Order: sequence, then structure tokens, then C-alpha cells
Amino acid sequence: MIKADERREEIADYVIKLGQVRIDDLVEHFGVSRMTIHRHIDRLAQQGVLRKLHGAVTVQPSGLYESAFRYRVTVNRAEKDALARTALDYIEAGQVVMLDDSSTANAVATLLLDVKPLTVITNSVATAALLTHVDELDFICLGGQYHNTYNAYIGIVCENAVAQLRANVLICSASAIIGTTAFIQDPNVVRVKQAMMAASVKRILLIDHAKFDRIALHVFDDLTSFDVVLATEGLGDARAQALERAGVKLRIVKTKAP
Amino acid sequence: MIKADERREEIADYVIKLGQVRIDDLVEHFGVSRMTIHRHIDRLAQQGVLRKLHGAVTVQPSGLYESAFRYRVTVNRAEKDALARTALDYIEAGQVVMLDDSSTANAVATLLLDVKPLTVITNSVATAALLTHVDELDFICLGGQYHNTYNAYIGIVCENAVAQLRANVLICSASAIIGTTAFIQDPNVVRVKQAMMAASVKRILLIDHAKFDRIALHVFDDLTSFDVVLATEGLGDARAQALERAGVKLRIVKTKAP
DNA sequence: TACTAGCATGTTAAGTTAACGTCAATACGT
DNA sequence: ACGTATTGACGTTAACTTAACATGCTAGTA
Repeated sequence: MIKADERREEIADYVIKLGQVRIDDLVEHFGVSRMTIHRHIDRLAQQGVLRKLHGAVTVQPSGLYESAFRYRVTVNRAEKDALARTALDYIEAGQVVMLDDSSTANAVATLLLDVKPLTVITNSVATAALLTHVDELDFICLGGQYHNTYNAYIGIVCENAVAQLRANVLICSASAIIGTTAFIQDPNVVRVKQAMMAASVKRILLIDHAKFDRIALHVFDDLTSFDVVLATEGLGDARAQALERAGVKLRIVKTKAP
Repeated sequence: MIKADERREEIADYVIKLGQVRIDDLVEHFGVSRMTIHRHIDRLAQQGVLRKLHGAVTVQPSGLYESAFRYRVTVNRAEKDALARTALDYIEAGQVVMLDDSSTANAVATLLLDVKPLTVITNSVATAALLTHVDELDFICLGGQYHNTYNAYIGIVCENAVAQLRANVLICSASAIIGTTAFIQDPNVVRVKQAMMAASVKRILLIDHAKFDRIALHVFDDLTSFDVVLATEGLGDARAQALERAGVKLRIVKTKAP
């Protein structure tokens, strides 16, 4: 329920404020069982917000602000799952699918095992780990310089690798949406994503509503460049109508059952 | 000790034979403490040979253990370690090191953490897993088509990625040695390795004695093309002298203490 | 209203890990 | 040679984590 998400935010804030906290302190501070704390921090750790130690948790070593920023974006697992499930509508067996390094695309990867046979291309280490050792699935990893923050391969080697390939469908995400433009934090990531755009026939952008009202530095592309933009219903009717008026091929995804 | 490696091989064989074994069964079967079994299987799991479940271990979900990378790691482990330790003589901090997809090069990777800072390039998934998340280490993964048998990325994408890079040192191995020529089983792997040769200033070949008296289909390169050929003493004096007469820069590595 | 499904949570038993101590083999300086 | 670190394997225990099952709450539905 919503209360669980709030509790997770409280826990994340608490840990981020103190830097490192023993699990028993969390148990005492929040007045719930040790098991429940474990379940919460497991999920936060899976989202990359916290890191479990053995009896304690710390914030991920990538700067407090960014961690605090990141966990709010990734909290909504239900939204990502709903987006991922809808994205499957645009993927058919036998196609070549390219996935970027976003956690949303990673969620799509978990569902792709039901659409085999398939060729999948990605620069995400997390997604690569999911797709190795899978039968009936041709997997191509985009190499490049490993970047810890994104847990992905980027850089010129990656861009050139993308340029050699062609995909039927690209599934990607962005850091922020301002007006009808998608933005990304890192210029090197932008170049990789733009190369992916150029190498794909159909382009699908997945955005949860937390991507609005945020700021990122570098322009990725205009929303009208995508064949489909999947957004969760949280973005609001006004904004949805504005985007459609601007020519964006928007499709709203309901988080709950249809 | 050597005994520990043998014990790990015994455990691996036992688990591979039965498919899945409970940890307590291993404790009883080998007559050591539960903790020791844990330590053994942790290492095997890290090598990708086994997978820990929770109270049990299984073999990795991939059909071909004999020829697969995972099993090769445990074969001739003492020899590979000796070769790897000697190979460190040719690597200095700050250099760019390229490693192929051989298990021997993987053994070198485990030792590289002591030579930081370093830039490491590889197409091996096992080696990549070792080198991600390491501070002071610039890691570049060579992408390409994932190949289950080698647990590595190969193909034209990989070859082109290699061609964009330059390394100070290449550490590689071969499937077989016949006369003064190194052979490889798979033509696609040959092309990647040849690209690696062209992209490296100093080339080092690591071969354990099991590589002699074997047959592989495709020519990799002549042994005289390497700046150093490290071989274990098992290859025999006669063969060593013949190679040196042919101009091979051979260095014999002792497995045991002198 | 009653029924059902889906979560969040608690409880307990089984399993795992960290930390420390012992022992043997190896390296090193004198 | 000799004693002295050093290293790695192994065991023991206490702390910690996980899986599995049970309970209760909430929302949607007949």
C-alpha cells in the first residue's frame, strides 16, 4: 500500500541523514519487527538507494544528494512494472530489441523471457546479467567504459558499437521531461542514447510521473521523435492534453488493473 | 594449499554428478565443518561453477560443463595460478591491459587488483564481473554477441571495438599448440584474438602443458609473434629447446617451489 | 453481507556470515 | 640453520539473515 512506500521513504531519509545505521536501531526507531525492516531495506537496496552490510545499512557511495534524489525516482516499482508490461505490446517474437541503461528498461528485460525467441541489445550491466545463459535468446552486449553510477557501459566505444547495429524496437527512458523535451543528466549517456535512437526503427520512451518537474542538464530528444511515449497516469490530464496537442504520441498506463 | 583445490574439484564433480546437493550432505560426505564447505562452495560459486541456493547448491544452468568456461576454471588451477603470478612481472601500474576470454587470463585478473591504478579491457564476462565496482580501476568491456560456451562476447561488434583501442599488454591463451603454432577451436574467437594482437604493443601467451598434444581447428598465430610465451614446466625439456631454437621467447614457470 | 485476492506484517526455524582462535606450511632475516 | 613473521586452511560460536507459514487489514466483487 501507499503506507509502505512512505515507510520506505522514512527509512531512506533516516539512513541518508545518519550515513550508517544498525538494523536493530531501525527496528527500535520505527517500532516494527526486524523482518519488516529487512523487507523494506531489501527493496531499497535493490533500487540502489541503500547498501546492506551485515547488521547495518549505509547509503550508496555516490553522494548523498544524488542518492536522495534517486530513491524518490525509483520508489515506484508498481509504476515501472505497469510501464514494462505495456511496453511488451510493442515487441514481437523474433524481433531485435534494444534496451538502454534505465531501470525501467531493466524491468522490461525481466518480462522479455516470455517473448522468445528474440535478439536483445543493451549497455546495462544489470540487464546483461539477466539475459546471459538464456536459451533461445540472442544477446548482444554493448561494450564500452564501465560507469559505476549508471552500472552501464558508455563512451565512444559504446557509441560506435551501437552504430553498427539495427534494432526493430528501442525501449528507453529519460531523467527529466520539461515541456516536450526529454533530458538526461550526463552528456556521455546522451550520446549513447542518441546513437540508439538512430539505430532503431521504432522508439518507445517510458516515463513515470516522477520524471516531470525535475531538472537535468542535457537535451536528449524531443518527445515527438518517439513512436510511442508511455507515461503513468500520475502525470495529470492537463499535461497529457498539452503533450498530445504538441503532437506527442502519448499512451497513458494505468498502474492498477485495467 | 593444493589440497584445498583438489577438495574444491571433488566438490564440484560431486555436485555436477548429482545436479543438486544439500549443504549438510556435503558436510557429511566430506567430513569437514559446515563452515569449510561454505567457504569452498562460495569460491566455486564466485567462479561460476556452482550456484548457492539456501541450504543447497546446484550446477549453473548451462548444459555443457566439460567445454564450458566454468569448468575449465578448476582444471589445472595450480598451473594457471603460477602462470598468472608470473605474468604480473610484465604489467606495471598505470598501464592498459587487455585480457582475452581464457580462464588463464581470468586468473590474472584476480591478481590485478594489487597493481592499481590500471585500465583493463576484456571480452570475458567472468573477468568483467571481477572488475566492476573496483576503485582506481578503469574498466572497458568489449561488447559483442554473447556466446555461452566461452562465457564471453565475440563477433564482429567485438572485433571492431577492439580495433578502436590500444593496450600496453595483451594477456591471452590458446586452445592448442602444434609445433610453433597456436590454434583456437572457433574461427570467430580467432578473429577477436587476432584483433587483440594487432591492438597491443606487448603480447604475452600463457599456456599450461595440457595445451600440447591437442588438436584445434583454426590457426591463431605463430609463437614467435609473442613477446613472451609463458609455459609450465610440464611441457618437457626437449620441446622447450625446440621452441627456443625456433626463436620463441619462452619462459618456463615452475608450479611448485624450487 | 460475505467472499476473495493481494499486501504488509509477525513468528519461528533453518541457514548463513563475521570474527576470532588454532595449526601447519612457507618465506625471511640473522 | 634457526627463530620469527606471514599466509592460508579449518573449526567454533554468536550474531545475523532468510524462507516459510500464519495473521490481519483493505479493496474490489458477487
